[in-house]
Amino acid sequence: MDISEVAERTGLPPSTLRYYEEKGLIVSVGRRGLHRLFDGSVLERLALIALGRAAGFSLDEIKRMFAPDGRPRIDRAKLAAKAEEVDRRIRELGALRDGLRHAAACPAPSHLECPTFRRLLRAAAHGVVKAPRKGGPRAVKASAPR
Amino acid sequence: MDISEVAERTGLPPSTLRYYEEKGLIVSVGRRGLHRLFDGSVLERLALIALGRAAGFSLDEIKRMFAPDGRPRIDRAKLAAKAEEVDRRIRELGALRDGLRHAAACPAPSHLECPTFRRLLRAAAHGVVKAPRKGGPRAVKASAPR
DNA sequence: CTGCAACTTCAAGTCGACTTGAAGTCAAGG
DNA sequence: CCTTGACTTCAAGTCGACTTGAAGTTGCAG
Repeated sequence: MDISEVAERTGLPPSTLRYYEEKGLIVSVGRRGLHRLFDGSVLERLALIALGRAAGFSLDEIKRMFAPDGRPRIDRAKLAAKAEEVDRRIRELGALRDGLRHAAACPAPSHLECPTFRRLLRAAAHGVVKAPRKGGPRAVKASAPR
Repeated sequence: MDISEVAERTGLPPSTLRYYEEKGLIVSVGRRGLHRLFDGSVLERLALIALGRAAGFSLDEIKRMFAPDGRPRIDRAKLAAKAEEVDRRIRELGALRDGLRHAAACPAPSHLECPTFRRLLRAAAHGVVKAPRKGGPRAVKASAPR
């Protein structure tokens, strides 16, 4: 498989694949001339990477989840911890969604006069606005699948 | 109130407050010498901004939610749309959490041999569960809305 | 009146995950 | 053989929300 086939089958642009290789997240099995060659296993690897990203791991963290030989060494405790983290996030977002819905439907003339909105406001003001960089789900620019 | 008092009462560093003023998100009521002076209303304004950030709006979007006179003009349709967006994300994260939990508890010798994990992997590969977007919703203290 | 912590401005730097552009190489179809 | 378009490398740019640093000013305790 050349890079464009991998790109096509994963929806990732070639630039991302080169970037991932440069970072050591994937490996090419060789070259045909200058052109990289990949084998099928890279697809599974990329699926694992996609999963890690979805779970909120950084590329560096994901990299550490692969043994030097390329086999995934996924720590069950780490998965459980991430599941808990995701669960906490779900509950936060649930509160946020409910607040937004109420505010959207609220009949008060101004949101500032709506008690529910004011409560939401207070929660936000005191809410933990932690840097997304730290422990939380990572931000990623959503690139359109091709 | 000088900038450090606002900083103290909101938990935001002075640099952020200056940045917000520069962006036109907040206004100072005057100066004492060079030093900015704020009045109490800035606290409510900053709470609104915090809420907007928590809901996943960008600073530019938030800015547009204030009328030139400073009063919030919150678009109910926009709130409802954001609520839907948050809700969708919640459902994605729910699937992710369940998958992670299963994988953490799965007795298969390797995750790659676990059917549930493989299913999760496929979902991630096809973008069913996506990595959180840049500027996505931030954490807010969860509390039961009423 | 003096010292200095705390403020000020402005430019530039940071962070992660990529993308883009320039310039060069090359495999394969005609 | 020649063209061409897909590949290559490497450096630099992008995005958002700030932070940091340098250099200068100032309110106020002592």
